[in-house]
Amino acid sequence: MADIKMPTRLLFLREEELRQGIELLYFAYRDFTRGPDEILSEYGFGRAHHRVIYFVGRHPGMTVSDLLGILRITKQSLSRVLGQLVEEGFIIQDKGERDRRQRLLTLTEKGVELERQLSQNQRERIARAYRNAGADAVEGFRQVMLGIVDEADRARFDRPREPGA
Amino acid sequence: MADIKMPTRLLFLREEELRQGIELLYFAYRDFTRGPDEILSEYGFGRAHHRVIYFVGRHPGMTVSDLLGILRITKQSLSRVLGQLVEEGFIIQDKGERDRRQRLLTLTEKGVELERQLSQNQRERIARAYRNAGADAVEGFRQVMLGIVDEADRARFDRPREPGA
DNA sequence: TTTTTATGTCAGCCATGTTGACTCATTTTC
DNA sequence: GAAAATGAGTCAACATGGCTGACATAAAAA
Repeated sequence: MADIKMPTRLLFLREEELRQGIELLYFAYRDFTRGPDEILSEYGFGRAHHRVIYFVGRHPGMTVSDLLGILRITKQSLSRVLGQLVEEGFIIQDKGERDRRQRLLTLTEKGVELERQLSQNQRERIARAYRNAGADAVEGFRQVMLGIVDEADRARFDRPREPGA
Repeated sequence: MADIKMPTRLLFLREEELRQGIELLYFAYRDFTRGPDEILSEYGFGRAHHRVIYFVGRHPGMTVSDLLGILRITKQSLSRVLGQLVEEGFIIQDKGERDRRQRLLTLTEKGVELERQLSQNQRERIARAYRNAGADAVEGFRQVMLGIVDEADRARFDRPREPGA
């Protein structure tokens, strides 16, 4: 449908624009993860541990299924890293009250501290990019990124409300 | 510096905004890579092969060093996947004319076809997101993403010029 | 001529994904 | 109340793709 009477130079621009989009995602992600990776290696942890710590910090009391749904990995893969994090005292598991089969996950103080250390690096990087680009650009960024995310997960990004507002 | 007389609710909004930024990157990247991953597995390839095919397609005749610089992995890691791609006829290596130590990398026809198949999925995803968000949003997306990328690599995203313009 | 550079190679390690099979406790359904 | 479904965990084996270290070769640069 895009090739109905479109001059070659416009096709070229479009192709180039889309490829730059692909590469922005690749380079941004590559650079975005390097900071935390370095910190993690001091603890003998990897990126998988970071993801677990991040999302448990973000959703205290979440279940193992919730976490599996976000990470989209198998429970066997998760269990390895989660087990280590529990073992080493970064996360605690409590039986659910409503459903006692569930294991509700929460960061310990130690876990909270590591989480902050890890995400601080990323928050700073994002903050700098937002500040330099300006509010309108940030809104555009949000919209495009939301469009790239699978429809099923977009609801996670509903507008935040002020606490008590 | 951000904590000079800033009301709690604004701090909360800022924190929430930054965390959403972190998560947009995580979810977008996760979903962006799944399509190609499925195609690749039919060939017995992985994401690493995709990256090599992509960048060689993007920069025909690039050297091994160039590629290592982009991927930021060791030559031993690269050699595994690159070797397979050469072996199976997706990439050819030619000695450099100016410097005969170099191996200049180019996609074969077969390689070009696989590259298109792989990136088509991603181009479509980006195109849809761009279309739905609109031109201004795309510009904002570009600016923010560029701010996230390490300064050293931003020059890769200089504005494209029309061929022959 | 010596040194440096671009590339390749062998060997082994680690992190993190996968599948498949099975257990256990608890909740839900009939 | 018995049977089925669900949430979670475990063991074993395997694949991918990072890593380090040591060494080899050809060509360019000093």
